[in-house]
Amino acid sequence: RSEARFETQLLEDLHWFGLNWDEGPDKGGPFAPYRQSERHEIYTKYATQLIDQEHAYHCFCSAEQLEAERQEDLKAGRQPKYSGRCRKLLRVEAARRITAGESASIRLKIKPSAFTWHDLVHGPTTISSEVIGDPILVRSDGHPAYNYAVVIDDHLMEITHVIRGDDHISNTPRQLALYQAFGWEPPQFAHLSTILGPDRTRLSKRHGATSLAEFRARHILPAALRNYLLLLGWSHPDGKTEKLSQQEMTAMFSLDRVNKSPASFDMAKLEWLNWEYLASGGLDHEGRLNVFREGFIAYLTSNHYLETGEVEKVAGLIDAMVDIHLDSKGRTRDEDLARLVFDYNAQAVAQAGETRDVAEGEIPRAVLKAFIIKISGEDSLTYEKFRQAAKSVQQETGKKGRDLFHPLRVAVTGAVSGPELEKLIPIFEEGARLSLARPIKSTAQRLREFSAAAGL
RNA sequence: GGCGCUAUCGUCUAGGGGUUAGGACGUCAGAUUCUCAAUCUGAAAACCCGGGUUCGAUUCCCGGUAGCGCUACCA
Repeated sequence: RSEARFETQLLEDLHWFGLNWDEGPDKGGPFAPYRQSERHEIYTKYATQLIDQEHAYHCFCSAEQLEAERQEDLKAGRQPKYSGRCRKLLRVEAARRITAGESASIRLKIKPSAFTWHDLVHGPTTISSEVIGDPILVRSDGHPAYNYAVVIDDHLMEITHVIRGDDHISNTPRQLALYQAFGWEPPQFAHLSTILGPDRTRLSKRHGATSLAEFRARHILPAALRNYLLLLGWSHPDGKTEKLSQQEMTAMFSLDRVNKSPASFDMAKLEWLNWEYLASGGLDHEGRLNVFREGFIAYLTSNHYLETGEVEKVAGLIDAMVDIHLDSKGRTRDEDLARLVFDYNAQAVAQAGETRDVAEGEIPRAVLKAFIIKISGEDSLTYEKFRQAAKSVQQETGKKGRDLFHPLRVAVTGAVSGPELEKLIPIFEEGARLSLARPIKSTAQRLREFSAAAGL
């Protein structure tokens, strides 16, 4: 790639993903240089050789001319391909025009024949030369074309297997033709099916996560992503195993179990796998917290729940909240968690449709009244004490289970559902003890406010 | 338009001339829980269509259809 920062990013993403290489632009190696831009002379040298051997020739056709011919072919219902006009040019004539300052591209002569190779996933594959025009090897600006550069590089770097997307199937004959022209042994080819989006069109930016950096930002673990991608087109010989360790993957994988049909990307399954890895992928509790902590802190500060300076102070609280997120396998979202802890509005709770009946219903009111008396003196509540108070309210009122806890949940959290109160109450209590720019209300405080709002 | 690739539950897939067509995600139901999740148990859910070959095709062959790709002085 042209810009250094793109290269750095690319390399870094690949490393994050867990892909390692023995040689490359960042490590050097026996076949350096590894950047296309630094291999110019090599490409030029081989192109000259090809011209000398009359396998290639200079082409002076203009882009407009080419485009016009293409349109003509299209209109006539023919496969559009280069006519081969400049093939007939005498070499001396071509040389004269170049010295005269005309720019020319270099094209390979395609001989009429069929190109056949044994594709490692598709099996025997044949493409007739009739559908391919003489491909450009070197563009008129001197840059090598993809189909040319890869052949030179792959051969010189002693590549044995070319494993790539099946959108390259139609490039393969052009490359094979080049190997033939050079008299080089071609590598083995394996063409993998395309990954499609959920709508079965080719995966692209608008489908969301398509770059490694994006998966990383979404907290996808590299190991989970590797495993998921492996499953897109390959299956374990037993037909059942889906979770594989790195060692199993490398040991079990073989190209002959790769299937040919295009697969559509299923984020839900990736997420499931990711949680499997999060739960049992060798990460300890601290490691799991680490995956989400940073993102959660960023959410809290950017939405002004916390000031940047306060983060240190509330570290324990944050971990407790991230823990809830973890416990529910991510179903408790950042925004819900933040709202639950930081935004409590008794007035709204007493009036909102879903929660109003708690403020108005006879049974909930009785339960809450009794409960508030029990804990009103408690400055620092523990879940234990909360539980005890609930128990004695149960004895007094005879209400239990849902009748007892639903009003408490609503009055305390302001929501009809959410994480266990056992997890939430310690957060409220600890939060209330800290003095924050945006204070967290204690359980007792919440109940007092609710009591006032509901006129208990 | 031409050429090519592909076709099993909604999705990823296993399988293969005779099977109750297997697994996983998701979905739904039940259990559990103060609730929602999580968890556990269970259920529904598929061989693209037409012809041929065959005693028998979802499986093999041909055709169609659909999806995707290529059709560049992009990679």
